[in-house]
Amino acid sequence: MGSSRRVTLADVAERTGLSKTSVSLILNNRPGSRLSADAVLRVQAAAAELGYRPDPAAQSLRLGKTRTIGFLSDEVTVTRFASAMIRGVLDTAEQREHTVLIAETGRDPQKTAPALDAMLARRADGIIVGLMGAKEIDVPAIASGVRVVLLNASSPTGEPSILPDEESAGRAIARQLLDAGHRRITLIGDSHSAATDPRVSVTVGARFAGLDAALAEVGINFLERVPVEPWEPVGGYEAMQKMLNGPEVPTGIICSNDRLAFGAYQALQEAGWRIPNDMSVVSFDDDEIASYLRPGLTTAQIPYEEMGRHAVDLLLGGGEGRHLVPMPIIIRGSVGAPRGTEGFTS
Amino acid sequence: MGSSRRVTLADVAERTGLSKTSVSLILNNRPGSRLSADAVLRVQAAAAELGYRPDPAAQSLRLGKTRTIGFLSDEVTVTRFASAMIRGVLDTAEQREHTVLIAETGRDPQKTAPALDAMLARRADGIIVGLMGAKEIDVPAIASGVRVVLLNASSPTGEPSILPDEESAGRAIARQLLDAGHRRITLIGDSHSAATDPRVSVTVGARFAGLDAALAEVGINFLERVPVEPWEPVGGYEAMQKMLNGPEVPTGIICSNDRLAFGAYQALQEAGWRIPNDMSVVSFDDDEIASYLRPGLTTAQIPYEEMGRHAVDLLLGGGEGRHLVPMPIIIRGSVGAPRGTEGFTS
DNA sequence: TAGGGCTGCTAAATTGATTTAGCAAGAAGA
DNA sequence: TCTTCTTGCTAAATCAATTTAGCAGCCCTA
Repeated sequence: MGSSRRVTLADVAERTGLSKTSVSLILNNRPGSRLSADAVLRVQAAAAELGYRPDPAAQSLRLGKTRTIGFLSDEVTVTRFASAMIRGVLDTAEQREHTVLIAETGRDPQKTAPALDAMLARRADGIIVGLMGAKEIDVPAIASGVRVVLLNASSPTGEPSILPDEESAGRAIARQLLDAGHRRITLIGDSHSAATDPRVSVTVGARFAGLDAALAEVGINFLERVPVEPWEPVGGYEAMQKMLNGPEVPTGIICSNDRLAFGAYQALQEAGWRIPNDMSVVSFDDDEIASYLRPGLTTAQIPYEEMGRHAVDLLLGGGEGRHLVPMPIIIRGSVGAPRGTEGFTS
Repeated sequence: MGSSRRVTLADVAERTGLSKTSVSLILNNRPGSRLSADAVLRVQAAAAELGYRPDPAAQSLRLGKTRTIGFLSDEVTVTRFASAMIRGVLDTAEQREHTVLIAETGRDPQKTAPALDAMLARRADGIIVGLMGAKEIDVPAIASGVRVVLLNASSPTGEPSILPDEESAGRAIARQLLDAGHRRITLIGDSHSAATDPRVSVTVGARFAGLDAALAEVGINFLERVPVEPWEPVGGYEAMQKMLNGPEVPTGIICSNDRLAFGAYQALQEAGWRIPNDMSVVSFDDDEIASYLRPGLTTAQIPYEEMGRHAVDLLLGGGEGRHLVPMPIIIRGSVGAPRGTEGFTS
């Protein structure tokens, strides 16, 4: 008993009276190697009995493949946000019998190169670069020789990438309000830089474009577009508060993310407004808090887990270009008919 | 140009005109190997110039060490909760030049054994088993031969473990209210099973014991202990609502976690109570939402990142027994003087 | 001037799996 | 009867590192 030495191919060979070659051939069932049915059975039995598992180090050395993929992120691991991205990556990698090395650069882009370097030193077969917020980034040139896939990111050098389909989501979210009869709609969380500079965001532009397109289809524009920076609860709170005291009070608002919506809820509740009776709210992200709010927040989910899965498939399976992953609309209780039109039907 | 072959020890040897042996000796600067100063310099220069990096697969094979640690968790990766735990693990592992393999079992304890097995198959040098909520678990016997450290968990078999110091935190949190003058205090989120059954929680008992001890020091007991199951916002909301309409309304409440406190906030705000003027609230966890609430929630932080760091140090550095990590008290704006005693000083 | 010790370096074994090249024995064909 | 296939199997090379054992040369000494 106790922990004896690892079981090696040689042990299985000895136990069966065959050579290492034969055992290897059988366990990997190479076509063309004509071993007797009897030998096959004996080897399989012995391997199972001894609990033989090939040493991955030895395999890597011989085959030049590590069956390892590197996942490099800015701060995905840390945030409540996108740990789902990791889950997707991990899960799919496991299905494809790969191991995932995880490293983080934090907010500092300077750390990207050394982190990539470390993964290269570990001989990763491929690398996924994932970001918390979809941005355009530069992939350091050291990464030549390995395949790189961008997750929630894009690059001027055109590496294959996975992004959420924000334009469709924008349309769908706007339609939540429009279909309920709203025509006086305000956007909380406008951002010129995010909408136009891919270095700030590659997706927000599409998100806004989708919203605008849906409004245009029914011939309206936003009542107002309130810029907020950054998209945190306190900003949503202040924007909402000001709006309620302003001249143009909408019947529905679209928040650029759930944290802004969270702040807007606080301001509405303090002012005694009821959601969705007095005001409808929709949003983007499907952050954890969206389900805690009362009433629950209707929002367009960023499908982090799905995106993570796709990234692994793209990395290992091959393929180029941008891949858009659909964003599900999570319908909760924050949308109602506009005030004063209780009997409205679309 | 392009990706030429990997640089190996043999390349460095050839470039310097020395043998692989000498190069290896120099790069690992073995004591006792008396290579000339000139040779040392040449080798170092050549290695740097060629960008030589030892192949980890070859090293693992030869040395029998993979410099890899496995991190197996129930659902840490996924939750907003404890991804900080991973960050701590990752960061410390990197400092110690180790790679981390991450795997998840989900809620299903049946998956633990196969997941451990997969890590063993990859020849991890050691394994950390981390849980989202601190519980007692069984470590499958397969894990013999590798060192296992429990993170936010303990086991009947006495593996070394890292846990938060909940008793001290319980005392400190209670004192937040006591020192502000509160004597009518209610607990939201009592749980008999969590307090007494280590399979449900190993820490909640200590947390409650700390609270009780602090109250006892000033000669009081809880006004009421409201059981809630599970500890989610809706439970806190309902408990608070009922309490406000009940006979025994406290001046301060202690919630067993931040999500309960979140629900309690919602009920208080709906009822028109002001925090901290009309009611003080303290809690445990320091979930992300604790900082979003208005006013910010005073809470005892579970130091996930610190715990992750300690786990790696414990795994790699050796040591036995339970290690308690202090829980910082995060003071925000949810505690004030009890209603009607504005001038009170302790 | 042979023996001992030191200095500077290296050949070869080792780690575990895969793979190439090919051996021996029997069957089939000429 | 000899050649040519097939069948069933294996020896040895290979991957890139580390490490053991030890080889020359030179100096010093008795």
